[in-house]
Amino acid sequence: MAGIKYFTTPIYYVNSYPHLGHAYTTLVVDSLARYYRLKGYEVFFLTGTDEHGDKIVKAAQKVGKSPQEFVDEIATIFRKTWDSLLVTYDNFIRTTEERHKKVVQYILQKLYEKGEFYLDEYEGNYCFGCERFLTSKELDEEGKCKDHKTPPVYLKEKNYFFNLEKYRPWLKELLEKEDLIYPSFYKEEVLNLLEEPLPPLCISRPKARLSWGIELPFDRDYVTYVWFDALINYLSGIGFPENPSWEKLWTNSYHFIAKDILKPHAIYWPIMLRALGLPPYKKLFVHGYWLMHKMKMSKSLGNIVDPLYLSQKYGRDILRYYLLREMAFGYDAEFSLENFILRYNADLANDYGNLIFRTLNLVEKHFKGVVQPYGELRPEDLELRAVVEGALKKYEKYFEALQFHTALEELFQAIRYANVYIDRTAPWKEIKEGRLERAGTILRNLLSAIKAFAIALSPVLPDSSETLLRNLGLNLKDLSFEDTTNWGLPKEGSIVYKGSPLFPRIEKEEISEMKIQEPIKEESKEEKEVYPIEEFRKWDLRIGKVVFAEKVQGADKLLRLEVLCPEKRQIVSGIAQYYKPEELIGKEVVIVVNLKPAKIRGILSEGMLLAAHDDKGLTLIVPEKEVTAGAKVS
RNA sequence: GGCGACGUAGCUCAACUGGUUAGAGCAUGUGGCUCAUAUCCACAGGGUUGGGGGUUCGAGUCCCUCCGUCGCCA
Repeated sequence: MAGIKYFTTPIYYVNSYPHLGHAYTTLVVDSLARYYRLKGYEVFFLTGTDEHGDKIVKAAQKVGKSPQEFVDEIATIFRKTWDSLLVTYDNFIRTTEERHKKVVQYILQKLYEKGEFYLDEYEGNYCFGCERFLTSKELDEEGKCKDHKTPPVYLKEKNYFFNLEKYRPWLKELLEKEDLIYPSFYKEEVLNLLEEPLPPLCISRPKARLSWGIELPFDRDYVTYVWFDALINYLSGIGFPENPSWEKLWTNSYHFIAKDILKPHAIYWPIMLRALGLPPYKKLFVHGYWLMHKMKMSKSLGNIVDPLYLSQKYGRDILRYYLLREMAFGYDAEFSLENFILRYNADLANDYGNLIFRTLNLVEKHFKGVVQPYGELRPEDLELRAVVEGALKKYEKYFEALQFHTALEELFQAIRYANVYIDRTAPWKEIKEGRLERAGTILRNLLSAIKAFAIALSPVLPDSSETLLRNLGLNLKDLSFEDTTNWGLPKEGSIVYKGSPLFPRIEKEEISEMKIQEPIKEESKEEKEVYPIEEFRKWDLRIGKVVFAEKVQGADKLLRLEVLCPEKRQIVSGIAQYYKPEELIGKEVVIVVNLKPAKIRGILSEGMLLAAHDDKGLTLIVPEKEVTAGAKVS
């Protein structure tokens, strides 16, 4: 056994569907997991979903589902997305599972007994979007939450707090002396935060306000804060504390996150572990964002940047390759569909795919697919091997340093060199001139180089590598990274198949179609949001009979109406330019009755008339036949 | 306002602790090959490394300053 690697993605919050950012983290981890398995490591790969909190309850309500129904549904979507992207997670943990809740409660109880928590009354501005109290600095000029643009609610309540400040000196020292966080500029960011005292972390929420969470074992009136719950998945997912194997995994733990959740992972989590008496994780790897300048994320474009859409349209490996090749781990990167296609065509279709196809084609056509024996090896043959082996060394070095884009580039240099080799040795020419042994040697050498590429790239291109190796008469399952440099494979006398092109080119017409689509869609960026019918049902619309109407003094647009629906209401409406008061009396109109009453020109308006307007003017919406005043409109 | 990152060819990025004429890939142009997915190979053009100043025998790399983009904190 070469060693143990325990890799985690964050558990994804199920208030939204999987997007490119989720896919990137997950695919990076999957590629690493596959890579280390190939190298003979014992790998444990954990992913999952974070399912508690107020936002989930709200999102579920919005679509008229119970929280449990809702989270079941989205968790399934996440799992299916990863399955279809060939993600080889070893365990999928959900925070609503019993096995997770038990561990959270165990940890809460333990920390409580150690006296880490204290009860305190707190009052302040609570933002439901953030699910926490905000400081005055976190509010904008209008007193709204800067993130959510909504006014906070003033709350006063008792809660349990965790004194983080106590651990600040320890954490600072730890981060300074150990390279826990990579890339290091994120470490600097955290150290910067640790210059200031840490406010206590509120770890509870009163059930009276929020019940969708894990109950505190020492106080049944509370549930725990989602972050406190969520971070623990990294332990509950490996069977802590009951399954003894948790410890060997934990001491080899590598967390992967996007930069937005740096703080909980770099501050709360190590402190929680310390308080528990556990060592910190081994490393925290932080990556940047995928930006979409040319196509902002919008619902209409959602399908294009939807990881599933991309993989289904172009192949399961393509997205993996693109994401790893294009982003320098740690930094932000630009995603564009055009670039995606260019990258695919240049690297996978033209260089790699074509190399494979032209080689296999020659073997199939002239040697009936039979792998030939090596004849005498010439300097150029050995040169190819040297180039491939050199590239593999660099590939390993960069891959293990998470520099995937450089690693892939290094390997592709060897792939390009193989194209140079086939051109220079021109096996088709040797065949024509009857030197079959020489041609056989060249092709065998090439087949072996291709096998090396297929194995080395299998963590990134699992699907096509498997197919390719099968066509070479091999099986990925029986191979390890060391076989990349076994020039005896594929074996003499075995049969290879060219099959159909592994990476068919995406034609130019298709690319220009996309280019046309992008700007058009961009212009319609004011995408109308869609809502479920429950949202509409919130509005109480009624038929109202106008019994009185008069102009509002001093306002040339306003009329004051009295309407029966069936009780009498006063409504101020801006329709004076289109209707005379006397025209309106006796008319039946549509009224929104549960609108918050407002004073207009000092007159109370208890509702609103519905009207249609275009550039010609305005017309009231009226029932086609006479109906009872107060009849519901739906 | 404080801390930090970034700014290198049209695009995406390299260049270890400062060391010879700043490199790749894509895109562009020209030529070649024909086994191949109109693919591949060769060659070429293209950069006062954001501006300015400084240290040094020598700076993309270090220092100062200004400009621009972004992040975290306030």
